[in-house]
Amino acid sequence: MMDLHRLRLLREVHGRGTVHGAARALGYSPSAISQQLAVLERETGTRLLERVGRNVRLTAAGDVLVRHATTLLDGVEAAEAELAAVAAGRVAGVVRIASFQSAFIRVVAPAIRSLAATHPDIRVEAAELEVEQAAPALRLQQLDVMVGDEYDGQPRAVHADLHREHLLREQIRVILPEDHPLAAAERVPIEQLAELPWAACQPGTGHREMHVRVCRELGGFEPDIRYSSDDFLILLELVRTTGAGALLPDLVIGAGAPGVAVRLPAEGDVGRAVFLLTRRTRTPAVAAVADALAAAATDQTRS
Amino acid sequence: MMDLHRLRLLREVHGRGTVHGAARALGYSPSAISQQLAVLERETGTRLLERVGRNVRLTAAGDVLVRHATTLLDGVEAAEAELAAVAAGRVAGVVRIASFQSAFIRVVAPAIRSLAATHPDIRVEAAELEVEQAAPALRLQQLDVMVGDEYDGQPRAVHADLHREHLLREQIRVILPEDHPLAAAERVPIEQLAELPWAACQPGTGHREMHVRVCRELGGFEPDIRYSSDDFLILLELVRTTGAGALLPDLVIGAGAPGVAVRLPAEGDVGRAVFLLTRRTRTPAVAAVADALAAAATDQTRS
DNA sequence: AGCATTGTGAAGCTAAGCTGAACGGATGAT
DNA sequence: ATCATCCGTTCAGCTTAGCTTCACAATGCT
Repeated sequence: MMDLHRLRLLREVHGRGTVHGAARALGYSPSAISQQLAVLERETGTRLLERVGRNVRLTAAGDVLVRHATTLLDGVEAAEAELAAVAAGRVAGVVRIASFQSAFIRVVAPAIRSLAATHPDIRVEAAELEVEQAAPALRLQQLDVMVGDEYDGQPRAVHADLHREHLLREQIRVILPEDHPLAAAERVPIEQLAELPWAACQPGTGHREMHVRVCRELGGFEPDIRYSSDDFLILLELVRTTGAGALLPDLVIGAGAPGVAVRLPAEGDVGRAVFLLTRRTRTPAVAAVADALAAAATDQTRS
Repeated sequence: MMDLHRLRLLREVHGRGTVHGAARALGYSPSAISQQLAVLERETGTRLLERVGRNVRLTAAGDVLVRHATTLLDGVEAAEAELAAVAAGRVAGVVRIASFQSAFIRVVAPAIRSLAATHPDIRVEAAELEVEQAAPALRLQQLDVMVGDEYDGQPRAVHADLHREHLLREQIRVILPEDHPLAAAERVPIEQLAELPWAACQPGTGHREMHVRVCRELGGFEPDIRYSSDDFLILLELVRTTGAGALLPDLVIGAGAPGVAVRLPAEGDVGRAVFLLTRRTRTPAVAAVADALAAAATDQTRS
């Protein structure tokens, strides 16, 4: 197995351009460097350096090795940093979160904010990603936490090897233009919205299926879905400007949506569950992030 | 700096559960393991093991270190593998590509296929990603190659530190329902399509801007964009089923699109350039991937 | 209680890895 | 052209990291 120390020497020689420079920088004699690199070449069975004039230059193979060396040495540094933090009684590490849009804004972002205060040594990386793509990424360690959604009556695939935790449940609301006749009502009977054009997500998404199902079951009509986008904020904007209606979960609305009427359906109880997925063995950092997400979720349901 | 060898011992002790087991597995005496781990604890100033009964167990800090150790040791293995391949005269390494949808299907996928034959030691990872997000990812080494698009008259941001290479230029075509009166014509005058409903990408995208501009400049009308999706294949489907029109680049059509008419606009010359971005210093593997992409692109323009 | 087994420490030995001096090759000034 | 100089490499010699062997305390099984 290659020795990191030798790789460090190689990288230094690459960086300084000369063996003498590397020796001076690292506090060794040039001879030591030269000998160690000779050993490295013997071990790998590859020429890593070639003399050019009275200096040395890396070969293609040496270049490859230096590139790996830097990532490895960076990794060691990260390990030392995290270890030091953990030893000092703090929780540290890198945690990668994936989430769908509305939870990203209402749950993940607040959680990141609070984590910055409570766990400054946790580095959170977050990205928007679909639930279906998340399970393999979790298993491959490319991802640590997934925040997913599940509409009532449309259960997601079960992953026995992953840990699932309920975050919150939210109601689906009817979003109407402010000037719609039913906008004044406390609760809106779905069956009276048969003539309304709708904005919903693309076909094949959970939201689209939910939308169609609600209109059929509670309204007894086939919805005229005229505008489609997977971006909930665009859907909201479409209601405001085009006069279409939409069925959106609480999280999308957040504190309130100006220019539209947000109402509960008169009958039925349609909702969406938001949950998180992690691997079964959680590092302390992942556990802390999961806790922060749970706290942010309950905060969200209170307000 | 921590020594990888000691980390390997720690990982082995973690895996086997006992010092004796690790010693047997690695061909050392138990005493050697014990001493090395004692050194590791002294170096890091942290207790990594604690005795439980007559065995040892990792502390929380030890756990952290083992997790890093495995990634580091895997990294060393990857380095050795790539070095061996390079030393044998082959080009190797991991190359991450990002691309927008149509180039993904028509250019990236064929390139991956040909690379599998010509450079079996290059591991290609590919993802769909927007051009705007790609430049920072390239700089952070999270990405190696970006395939982007640029509509005529809408130049992308210039990145002086990144290398840009032209791949191909394609024409924008008018896509009409088969039963449209103008579907029979060789070339379609845009100004006669003022009454047609359109399908185009979401507002704010390059395609949407191109669409509006073409309708204004060549047609003299404001398009009635009734359907919007950023997925070109959905746009194509919308033309087939809803009777709307669309303006789509060649790559989307590919070999041909059944059920719709593909025509050139009668006047004007509207196109889209497809290019790739890499960092200025290319590894041999990245260069090989870039070449394969260029070859796939010219293949695509021929057919 | 007796015994096997585990982890740890002390003594001693081998070899890895350092220094310093000597050497061959390339460069640039005279 | 010649010589001083600088570079990388090699060799001899020394220090010490790291291994083994042996001894010992602690634990759990019978």
